[in-house]
Amino acid sequence: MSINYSQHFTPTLTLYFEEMHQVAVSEFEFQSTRKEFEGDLTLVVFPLLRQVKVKPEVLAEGIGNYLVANLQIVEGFNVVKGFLNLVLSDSFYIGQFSDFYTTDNYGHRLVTEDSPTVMVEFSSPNTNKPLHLGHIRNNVLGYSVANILEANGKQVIKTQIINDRGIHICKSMVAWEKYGNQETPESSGLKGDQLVGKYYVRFDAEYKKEIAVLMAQGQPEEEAKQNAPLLIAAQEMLRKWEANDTTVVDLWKTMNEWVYKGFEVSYANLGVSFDSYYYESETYLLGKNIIEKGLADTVFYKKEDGSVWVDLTEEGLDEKLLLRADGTSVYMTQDLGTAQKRYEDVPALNGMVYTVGNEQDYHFKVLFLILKKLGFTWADALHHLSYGMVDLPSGKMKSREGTVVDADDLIADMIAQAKTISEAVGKVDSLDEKEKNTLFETVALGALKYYILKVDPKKRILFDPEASIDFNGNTGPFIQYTHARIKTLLQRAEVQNIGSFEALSHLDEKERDVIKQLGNYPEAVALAGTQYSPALIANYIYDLVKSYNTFYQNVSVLGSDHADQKNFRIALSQKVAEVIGNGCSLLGITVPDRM
RNA sequence: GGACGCGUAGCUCAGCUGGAUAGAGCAUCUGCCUUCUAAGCAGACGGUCACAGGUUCGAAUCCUGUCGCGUUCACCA
Repeated sequence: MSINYSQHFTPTLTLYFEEMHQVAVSEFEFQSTRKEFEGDLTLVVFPLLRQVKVKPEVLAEGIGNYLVANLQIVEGFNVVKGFLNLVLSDSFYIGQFSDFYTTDNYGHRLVTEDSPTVMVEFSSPNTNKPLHLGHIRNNVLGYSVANILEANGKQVIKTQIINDRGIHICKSMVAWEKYGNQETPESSGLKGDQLVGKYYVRFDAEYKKEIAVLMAQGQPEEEAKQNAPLLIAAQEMLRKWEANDTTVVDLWKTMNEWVYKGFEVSYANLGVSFDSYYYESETYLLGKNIIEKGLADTVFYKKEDGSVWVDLTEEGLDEKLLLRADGTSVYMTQDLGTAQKRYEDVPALNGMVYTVGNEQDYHFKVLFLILKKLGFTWADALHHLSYGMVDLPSGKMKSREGTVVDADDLIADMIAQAKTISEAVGKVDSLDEKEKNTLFETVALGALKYYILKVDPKKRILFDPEASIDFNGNTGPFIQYTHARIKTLLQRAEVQNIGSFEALSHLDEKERDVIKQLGNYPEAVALAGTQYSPALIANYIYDLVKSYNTFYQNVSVLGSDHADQKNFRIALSQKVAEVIGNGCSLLGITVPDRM
């Protein structure tokens, strides 16, 4: 359901009920008529029977007659049980299309300085390992939601919180000092994040060896794990870092810089970007003032050992620790502080979206609840964009078992695949080397992103590397292909006087279908804006592409004899291309003009 | 054990606030390229919507229970 039918029908229908039945009715349920029946639009009369006590067929018949007599756009009707199928005039659809056609960025809302501001957090990596497949889902989702919010008329700030501190970072640092021989990204030729990741893995390997040695000497496993010299070194380094030790802090800064440079390359490859950054090294001490406030307001309480807790048992949750006995903060404390800081940094902020995996559903539930209990009015505008895990056919991704799919590797593989397939099809021969490479990249990323985004975020995805780069069916490349085809077609078309279709008297069924699908698009944007679902956009675009392909295959666009008909079809193609382009850009997918 | 999420065709997924005979793609078959890109189109095959109750004119959709899978309930992040 699509085109805003109710604005055309509601006034007349309301009038009908006033005149004929003396009741006030303002809500009507429409749906597109199923293919098997004649008509374009169906009014479901069952819900109306509560107001008017007659048989459904009788009521439908009465409404049908009234509409034909009083609404020009209704040409005829038929009644099947409680369904009133209306046949709408071609002029209605032509008028509808003229509206779409003359509206730039159809379906999008304007963003001005007065528009509400929303912060979207995504990616949020650790600085000790490269991005993996899970991050790709996160990035692609977060970025897409940011775009969709913007299309819905919001000012969007894309941000991330980088986990750049803690014992795990120190592990990489210790390993690099001990085994690294002063290796740098330049000297090794490795991307910075890959280099640091390598030492994180190395730490784990060496640590395990040390444990084995200690156990061989007779220590129990638990003890050995704590006594291994490497771990002690890492803990020592963390203490020094917290004490602001210059050498340690310098090394930390250097290695983090490597990682950030590496991430930037990955982000560029993925086609995502950020407007601001938060670093945990700067936020991990925040939130203590909130604890004070919460204690003062008796929202929190202190245990005998000095630790601070919140009791959420009334809300059906547990008790939650907010501050350790030694006064140091925990994850929750930081997140409370960071949320508050963001509202201080951007006073005009109207909401935040956290793109974080669903294993943290509970955490965010608690976080939002605490903020509400503390009386922050903005706490109602926080949203956790929760998404399911990405599984491989072999099972879960586990970094320790080396079954993680590295983001950079995956993208490279996809590009290679795109190249193989494209060359096999043999359509790229006319392009030069540079154009070809751009195309392979565009297609590979389109395939990857679409494959991930078309699935409901909250569902887990089974990622089959073989099947992911499918070029047929409901896939990114299929959509890109259609766009490219329209573009080359338009290049050959000679257009005159587009925008005036008044002399058009007849639309064929396939043209209507395309117009109806175009009408779906803004609804997808609006719905997705409230529910944060790029999957909806993806599926609407796919429907549009499908119906356009049918139209394209069965109707000759250039060869129509009627000048008006020809111009109309060219205009239709232009609009479809524009909507595909707009829709794909919401998903972060680029559409090529040629392929 | 408590909480949350998921369960739709052989496979991967749609199905919006309940509406007509539950839809796509992949896979398998059948047609269609001298004419604008066949990475396409048309058609066939394929379903007890996990199961059982309930709500009502009407349930894949809402409610309850059961089963299966997953996540989570850390002084980790």
